[in-house]
Amino acid sequence: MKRHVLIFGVVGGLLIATLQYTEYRFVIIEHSVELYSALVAILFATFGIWLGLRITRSRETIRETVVVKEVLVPAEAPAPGPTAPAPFAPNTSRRQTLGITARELEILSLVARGYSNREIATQLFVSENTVKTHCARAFDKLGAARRTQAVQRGKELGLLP
Amino acid sequence: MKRHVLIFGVVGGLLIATLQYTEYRFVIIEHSVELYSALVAILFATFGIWLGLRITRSRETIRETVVVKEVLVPAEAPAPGPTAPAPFAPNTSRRQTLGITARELEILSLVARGYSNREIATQLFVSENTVKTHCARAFDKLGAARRTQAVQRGKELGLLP
DNA sequence: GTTGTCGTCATCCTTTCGCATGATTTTTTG
DNA sequence: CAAAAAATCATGCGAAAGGATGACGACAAC
Repeated sequence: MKRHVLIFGVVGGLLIATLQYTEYRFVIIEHSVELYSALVAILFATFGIWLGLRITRSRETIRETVVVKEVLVPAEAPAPGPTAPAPFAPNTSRRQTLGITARELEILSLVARGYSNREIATQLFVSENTVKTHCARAFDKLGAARRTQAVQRGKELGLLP
Repeated sequence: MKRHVLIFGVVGGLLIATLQYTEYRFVIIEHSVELYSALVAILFATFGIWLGLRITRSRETIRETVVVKEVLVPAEAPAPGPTAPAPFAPNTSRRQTLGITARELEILSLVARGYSNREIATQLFVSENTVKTHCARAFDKLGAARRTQAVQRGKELGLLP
């Protein structure tokens, strides 16, 4: 990475030189303009690098803080819904709010277990197209574009274990 | 590396083209020197930021690994209750037993959140092909054929929240 | 009886995934 | 430093998934 900066500097210098050369071919402007432009370029390049470093550094700090926090706090679950912790029950109300049918949720749970559409079709004795249709509708109601996203949403909403 | 220089060359070419363009307008408009300088400044600042991001990118992964190592939380916990967000304790020992690298797990966690390969690539500033490669390796190590299956396995093994 | 919902199935088409393979570069480690 | 490991990128292909749309039968509700 040190080489990055080095090459950047060299190429930047060459670029500026070329810049000035072309500037010279267009003999219209005064000398101060070239110098001014080069200075501006260097200044902003330096500033850009500094800013880039600055940005990523703060991001690192944030990430680390988050991780540590997650480690130290064992149960910060918002726990939506007044439901018992042990089994898995509270799907129906939220499911119906979203208009997701029982069949769709059934397919969704199989999707969450990692089955392909074909496997699900075989397992439920229906055609693959039917599975696709159920999936599409469930995805639409969940606002998901992919099955992984649908699974994630389903878990967030307490529809899936 | 070669690519960096290439990109820089392209940017340089664009810069010079812009230079000539502004040069042309300079004959007509008096105040185009400022415009020209501003363009140079923006370009170099952008490049600098990009470079800064690229340089410090690797540090994040390292830091994450270190933090993860300090965690001592044991098992996976099938997560009782509705939305039971486990305190995210990435099991490093199990991860290393399977030979899954930190980067692969990072990609896997984004997969679990429902992102597409392209989205992941954009987020991590890498190409989609790279994401695919990481995915393929992680899937292989997890014995998964699909990404949903990989996510399921990852959660079972306590690698994912 | 008409209406509406649900489950089922299909076809066409596009996008995304997954897999294999090879290569280069960067980072870590001995 | 040299070797090993990890990360990166590319390409090509076949399979899977997803979107759009239309259709049909069962069944309950109005």
